[in-house]
Amino acid sequence: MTEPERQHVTLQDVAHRAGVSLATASRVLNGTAQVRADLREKVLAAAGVLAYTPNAHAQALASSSSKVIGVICHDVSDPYFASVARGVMRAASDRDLMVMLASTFRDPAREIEYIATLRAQRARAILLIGSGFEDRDWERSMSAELEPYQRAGGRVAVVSRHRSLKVDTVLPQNREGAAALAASLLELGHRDFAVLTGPRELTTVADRFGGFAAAVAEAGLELPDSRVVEAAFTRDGGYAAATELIRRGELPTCVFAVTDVMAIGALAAFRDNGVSVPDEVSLAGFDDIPIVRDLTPPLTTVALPLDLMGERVMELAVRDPARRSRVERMPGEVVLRTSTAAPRGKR
Amino acid sequence: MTEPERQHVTLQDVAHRAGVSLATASRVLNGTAQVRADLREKVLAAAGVLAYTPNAHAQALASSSSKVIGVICHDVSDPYFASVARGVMRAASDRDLMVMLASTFRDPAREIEYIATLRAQRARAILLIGSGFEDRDWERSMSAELEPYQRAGGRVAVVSRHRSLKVDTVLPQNREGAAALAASLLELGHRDFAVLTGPRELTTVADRFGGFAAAVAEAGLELPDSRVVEAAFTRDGGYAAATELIRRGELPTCVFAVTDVMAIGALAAFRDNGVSVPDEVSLAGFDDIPIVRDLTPPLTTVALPLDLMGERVMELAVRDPARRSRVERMPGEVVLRTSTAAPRGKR
DNA sequence: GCGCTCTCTGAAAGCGCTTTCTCGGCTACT
DNA sequence: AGTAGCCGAGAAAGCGCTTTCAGAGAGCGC
Repeated sequence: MTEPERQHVTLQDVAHRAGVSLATASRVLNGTAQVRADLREKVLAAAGVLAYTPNAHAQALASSSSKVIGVICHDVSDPYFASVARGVMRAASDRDLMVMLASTFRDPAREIEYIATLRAQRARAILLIGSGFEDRDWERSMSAELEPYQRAGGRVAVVSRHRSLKVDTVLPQNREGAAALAASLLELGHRDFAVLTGPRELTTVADRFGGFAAAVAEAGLELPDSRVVEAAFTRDGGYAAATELIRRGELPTCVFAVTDVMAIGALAAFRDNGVSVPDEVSLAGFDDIPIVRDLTPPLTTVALPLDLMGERVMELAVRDPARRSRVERMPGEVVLRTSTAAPRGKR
Repeated sequence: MTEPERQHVTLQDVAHRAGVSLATASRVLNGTAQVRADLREKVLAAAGVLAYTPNAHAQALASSSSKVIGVICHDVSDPYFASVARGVMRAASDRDLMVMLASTFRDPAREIEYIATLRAQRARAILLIGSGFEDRDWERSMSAELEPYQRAGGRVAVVSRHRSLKVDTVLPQNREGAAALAASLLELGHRDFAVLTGPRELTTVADRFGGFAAAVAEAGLELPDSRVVEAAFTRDGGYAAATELIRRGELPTCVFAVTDVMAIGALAAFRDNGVSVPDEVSLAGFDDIPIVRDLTPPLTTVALPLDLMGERVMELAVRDPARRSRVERMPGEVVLRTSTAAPRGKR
């Protein structure tokens, strides 16, 4: 006969040991109401001796409220999400909340599934920190999950543009940032650009590409299709895109990768192909993830306050709901580093 | 008068709408038992129409089991943890489990606190993926939280050596890896080393430093105190340590940073001080986080299967408990890249 | 000294689900 | 035809907590 699995210590046990009622024990432990000092002591002592931990599920059920915040991203190991998640976790820690993090691995189905699970957990809020998709079906099923959740009092907040999701939003100024970057690059003397993009359905990609292209067009320049390469939204995607660009021959003087992560891949591709950055081609990214200043050469990019964005989206989610959805814009700041230089001819 | 906050849809509602009992509805939704086909249909239909989502707390309470796995790390934005966490999340996703991620920001108090919270959540397992401390007090309070949890059926698994925590462990071969690295470096011809370490109380630091120092000693060489610099376990710590080393004058021919993250900082410090790697000094790290192959020069390091470690620790935690704690060793493989070269004199 | 607030405590009713336990209605035997 | 044996459905008892709702004292004014 094996030793019986010792059960969890319950409030009941504590109350009994302290010689008080359940209600009193609960009140002491939560500080919900005044309790005579001697009883207080007894309860606290009993809880201590028994190493009591309240059952969060029972609490959640009885009080219909929980301390968990759900966060959905594409991949924690992507530095962009890691930084934003960091900000979220810091904010959560300050408010005594727990974060349930889900990685979708870029599978929309999994995203929907996770929302359902978070809904089941009665998470206090759900934070979507990945880019939105411009895709009707996806939007529909997304709303289908999110709406009942919100109607029941759940809060939703997002980072990046999620068309048709009427929720509080932390909105990086992707379009403006990309345009500002283009302006800086034009000022450096560049006239011939290429863009390495991710999937166009991602709003982030669309906005950054759009902003950049518009600024270039405004300067009276062309950005022919041959100068635009679409690839996966990853380091390897960036590598592949840059390689493709090289294969097409006749490099531009300046390449813009829509994210730093892709730029890192591009930089590697250029190095592997003996293309010197910035001597032969200038390279710029977007996000300013921590690592890019340590690359050789350090990467020119548009800095976004990633940590802060995480904190803010958390704040929006816990702040009492507004009548209309709020939008908090996050400006991107162009940071010129040495991965960009004046084009060869100009020097 | 504002519209009444619509309540959550409950199983009761579904059962009622389908004209069946609570029990039957539960059985249909969980597939726990045979239910007549027509009733099945009705229940499913009702659940669909009402957009029913079970209350996970109620489920957890009634069935005393939950689907959440708690993961505690120091900082999600550290690529090492991000990679391990990625593995954990993939494994969790395969098993239909949710991950609750907590960042301690290297504050031991917060670590203890998080364990308590996870205990309250009746998490199915708690995974500690940060290095352990060699510190009596810490160990004591850690055990104090973990033991009641385990007695009550909770599972605990860790990555890295946690002295005195008798739990399932995924153990990177830090000592052996560091020794192997030293051997490779010796073979390259180096005889004069320096080590950039993190806090010595961290078992990971102790093991890596110990392994490296032992291998160097075995070769009959000295590693004087002046060649050992301790700093924070971060990129900036690495930068500071390398700067200090330079300040001391007379560089060694080869520097070992106990983690890649510190090595990245060191590389930046060398660059900023005009010290060429590997021409003037060779530099090696440990972990093989994804980014290091994209540095200039690519970093020599000891590769650990980070993703896999995450998956494995998860597996250990969900596998039925063994009588004795299991230890799964993870070999580190020396990867020589161009941040190391034969010392100047030898060429 | 009596009634009247005021506090503080305990009893008990849920919160939404799972899971026995029961029992009605069948089929399958003898 | 009678009865043992099954299968599937419903009633009901919790799971561990919070929170109303009364009630018991204690303190107070008259």
